[in-house]
Amino acid sequence: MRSRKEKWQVAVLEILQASEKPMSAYDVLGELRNANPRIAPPTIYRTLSYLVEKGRAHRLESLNAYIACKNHKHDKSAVITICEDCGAVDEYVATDVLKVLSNVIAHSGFATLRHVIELQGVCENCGFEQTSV
Amino acid sequence: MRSRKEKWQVAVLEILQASEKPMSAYDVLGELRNANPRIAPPTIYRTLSYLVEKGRAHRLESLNAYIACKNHKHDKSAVITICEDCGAVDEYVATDVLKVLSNVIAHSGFATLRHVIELQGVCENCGFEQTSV
DNA sequence: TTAGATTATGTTATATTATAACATAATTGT
DNA sequence: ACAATTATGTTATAATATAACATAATCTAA
Repeated sequence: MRSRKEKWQVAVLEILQASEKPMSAYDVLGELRNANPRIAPPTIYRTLSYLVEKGRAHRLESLNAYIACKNHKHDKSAVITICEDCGAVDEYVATDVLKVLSNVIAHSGFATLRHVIELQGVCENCGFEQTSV
Repeated sequence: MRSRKEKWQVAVLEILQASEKPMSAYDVLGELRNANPRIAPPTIYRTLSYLVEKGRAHRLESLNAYIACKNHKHDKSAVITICEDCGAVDEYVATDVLKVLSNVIAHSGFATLRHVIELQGVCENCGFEQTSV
């Protein structure tokens, strides 16, 4: 049992990859309905869950939105930056820093399995614009 | 213009403080309705926003829920740990680590203003239970 | 001290995000 | 081919959040 499931995954991933900005589940649903008008929310939520679990997409918890993973290693634990000005989102891998963070916490007996790290601020482009005014 | 606004803030904060577990906005609403049956969602969302902005409460983005800030300094940028087993939530201040993280990102031109850092895993208690089985 | 500006609150309605529950269909393994 | 399993479709609804605007409290300055 793979072809049907994968069909949706490919379609959703292509939609996310084509988007400059994070998309809500219902944004993706809207796109999919162009080709397939009868598709319903559970399908899209299931598909997004699979993609996130495989590291092919990220869920931005602070936006309730999704992006395609742009990192070749499809690391589930990316650091996400979100520009509050233009909405641009980028991914970073800061494994060392995160390992240190996780170790600091581990002193208190907590074992980290996953993490959500989303930095909100101003991206390079928008920062330049601000200083030039 | 303060007393009405602060009345809700105190009431909500007390409810959050009395709770062992994170509460959704509607959980808080339910509690408030015991004393004030006519209160509506916007009031509670506004109050929670104020509290979060003042650092007196944290919004857990990955749970869509809220907790009272337990840290005396009411630092807005706490590191939150969430036990997937029992739901217990704790706050940590890991300023140094976060500063390093922010600096790593800053090389790419991004200026961090706020961050969401939520670690999901297994807390000390639940970890002990697991190994003792 | 009161008229006008401002800010907070109340209220109604609705938008947005997400999942439960169960029927149907495809796939797999034997 | 049949039963077991897993995925998908479908309907309905739950859970989370905000828009829009009316009302009321507070503040400010004449």
